[in-house]
Amino acid sequence: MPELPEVETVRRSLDAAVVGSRVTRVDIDRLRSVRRTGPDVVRAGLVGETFIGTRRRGKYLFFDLANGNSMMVHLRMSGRLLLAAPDSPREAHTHVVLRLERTGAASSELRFVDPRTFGEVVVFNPDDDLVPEVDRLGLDPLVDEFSFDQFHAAVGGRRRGLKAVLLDQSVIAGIGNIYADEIMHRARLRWDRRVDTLATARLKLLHRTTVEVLCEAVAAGGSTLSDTQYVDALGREGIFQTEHRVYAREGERCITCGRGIIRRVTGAGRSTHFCPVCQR
DNA sequence: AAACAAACCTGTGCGC
DNA sequence: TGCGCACAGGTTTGTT
Repeated sequence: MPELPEVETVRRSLDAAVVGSRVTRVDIDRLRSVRRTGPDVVRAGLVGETFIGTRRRGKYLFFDLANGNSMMVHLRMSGRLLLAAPDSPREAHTHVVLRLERTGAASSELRFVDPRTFGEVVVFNPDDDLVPEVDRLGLDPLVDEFSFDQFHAAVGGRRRGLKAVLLDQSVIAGIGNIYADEIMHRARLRWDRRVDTLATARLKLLHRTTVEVLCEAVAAGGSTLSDTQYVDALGREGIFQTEHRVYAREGERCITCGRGIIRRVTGAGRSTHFCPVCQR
């Protein structure tokens, strides 16, 4: 489900309710969702503590606590974070629930819902090495300085296909299957184009396009596909799917060139959508 | 170094 | 209506 724009939209939609709130209770109904530390560490690390901020890096969400520890949430394929009233019914696959209290406001719940259970919740001390994968993340296009020079240093000259590079979280953090396809289409580059064959002008276009697509998607609240799996913490759907030019448009005529028919190919277990006319 | 497959799970949509 | 299969936004691990 969620790539950088969706994760960022979730973060923004829950920040105000979470920051300044104290956790008074934690319900854990699925051990797999807290598999990294087990339920006791999560409960003990959260109950009584107050959130002071939220952060995102790539597809990883962080909730910083006043005591210096943090909670990390990764939504993986099907995870959702929802804010809800404590007395509202919990939907299916609700695995972790944090009761939040703050002075002068009604209590609320932050709920981690995840049908496929690939996602996880971790509470950790920054001095520990509990989330080492975060240190291996590459540039975040919104969080880091993402100048062309930075981009060029990270991407340029790689002897790999373009899509593989865009999806590599250790190169650029946050791009997934949807936005990789949309970025490549807007940059008019094929998924299997070797990056080391791209001239500087093309790399500059790719750099600009990457920022544009991701920023527009964030502004649109992300992409909610036909299964409506993705919504933000307040249950709102995104609308960037209406701007998709290739993703889930196999067989349709290309909106950009008006000539190509969008194709879908499968490789390395993932599908890639592209226009055989505009993308070279 | 890079490409690929499989693994982790559940739900949905499709063809028959 | 039911069954079996393909497929799904991600990441890690192991194999060529």
